[in-house]
Amino acid sequence: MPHAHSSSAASSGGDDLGSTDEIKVFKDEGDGEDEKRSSENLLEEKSSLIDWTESEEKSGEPYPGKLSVKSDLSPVFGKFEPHPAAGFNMGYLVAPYPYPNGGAHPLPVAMTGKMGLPAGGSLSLFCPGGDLGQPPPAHMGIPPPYQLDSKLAAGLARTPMYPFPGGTYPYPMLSPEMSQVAASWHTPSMYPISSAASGFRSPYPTSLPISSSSLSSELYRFSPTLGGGLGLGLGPALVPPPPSKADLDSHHSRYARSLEKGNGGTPNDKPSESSANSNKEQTKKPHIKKPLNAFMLYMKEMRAKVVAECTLKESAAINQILGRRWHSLSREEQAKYYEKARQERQLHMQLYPGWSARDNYGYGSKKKKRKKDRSPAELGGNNLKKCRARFGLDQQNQWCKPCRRKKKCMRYMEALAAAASGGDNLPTQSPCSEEDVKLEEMSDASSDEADTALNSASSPGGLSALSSLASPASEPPARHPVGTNPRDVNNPLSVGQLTSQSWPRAAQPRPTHEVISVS
DNA sequence: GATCCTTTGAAGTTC
DNA sequence: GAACTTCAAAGGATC
Repeated sequence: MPHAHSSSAASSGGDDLGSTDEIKVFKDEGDGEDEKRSSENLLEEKSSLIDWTESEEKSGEPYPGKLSVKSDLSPVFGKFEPHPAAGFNMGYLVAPYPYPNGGAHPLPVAMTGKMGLPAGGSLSLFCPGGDLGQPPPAHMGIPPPYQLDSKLAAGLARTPMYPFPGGTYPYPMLSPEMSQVAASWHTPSMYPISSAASGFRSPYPTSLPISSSSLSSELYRFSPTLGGGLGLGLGPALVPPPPSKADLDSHHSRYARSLEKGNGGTPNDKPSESSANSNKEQTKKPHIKKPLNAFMLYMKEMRAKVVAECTLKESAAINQILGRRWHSLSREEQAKYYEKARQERQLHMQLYPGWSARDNYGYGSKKKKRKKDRSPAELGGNNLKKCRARFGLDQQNQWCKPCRRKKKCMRYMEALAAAASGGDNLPTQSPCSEEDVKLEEMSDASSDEADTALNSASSPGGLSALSSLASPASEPPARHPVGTNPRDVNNPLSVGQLTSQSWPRAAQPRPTHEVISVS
């Protein structure tokens, strides 16, 4: 718990408070003990805040043991500058990741055993990183805090935080001035909320006189102002590393391009009735992109690293690797990204109260038109039933993984594919490092145990962990991106060639040349 | 130039 | 409420 952390930091010299970031906070609070203590302390802290807020408003006294938040409101743009109120801020914002079972989950146990297995054979590695040697995730199967059942979450510190109904700010006890301060707590030092927007009632954030050179690249993510000169405000900047100029320019130009298509309207403009029918006009609408989810943030951060390690550039292959690595992250590490994503969403909501993901549906006209699944009625057959209907609720261990994960039913899709073409469905695997290969082997070998273990779980991390590794039997891709097509022996970027061990299916012919160097 | 590929997660729509 | 769809990032491949 941040505040607990800050307290201890303060008592131990407090140096690290100045460099407090979410990672630190989360990592420090990883154990259940801390979480328990944190929850208690948070409640305590919150009552203290209320007490202090009330008394401070009368007397002007600073919050005991803390720096005066009021007196240090200097806005900081473009960098993650530790705020004196960081501890307090984080105490409210960054509650420990409330894993109701303290992180213990049967799957990781099983997987741990697998992880201990020696890697089979030597590898020609193009990813020397070895950053996946850590223990398997203890969080798999545990949903992010905002997805927890309210009963489970009851009493946990995060519970009262959000959602903020109607976009109202969750500090009703604070004066308007303090609400503004509190807003800065939520978006550490990065997103000054204008007075007009302090209550998040303002339809658009106020334009701020900030030079682009001082802005984090992430500020451009939702920023029509900076991109298109529409004068509409700032976007989030939640991924700390300060951008290089090239990065900045890249983001700037990207959003500029996005908005150059615009017609000069406000980012909150909804497509009018008349324009809805015109793709051309629709693409001219200013495009406010969706806030990034946790995995997207992770990908954005880690992509360059994987690219460097693996000498792969093809995003589909990189994403497969990142997907596996994502599941190998510790819960604290994932929690960091969930928290960032939550902040992104929150800020996005603040900046564009009227925006809805629906607004972006169909953006870019006819793109993303995918093959429609043929209806079961079209193909018929009992084997086309989805697992739920096929096996019933009491036999969930028979369900395919996607069904347990509430995605498309794999068996259903397999049946569809078989009915449609009868072709085999090879997965597109592209392990990169030895650890990636291990992860793959682990997931394969432990799938049965994991399946059982996962029956009682329902988290984006847990179920998807294996389902994402499973063969994408649904709809064999019509083509394989470079580096991912296991059949493409001529593909220099095929990971099958890059890592001879990574050839996952014995039935498939292996490339005649085992390893080639790609540089 | 538009779309696909590939991943996870959020949020939308459909039934 | 379950199931399904779309979009967010990325950049090479493909049409």
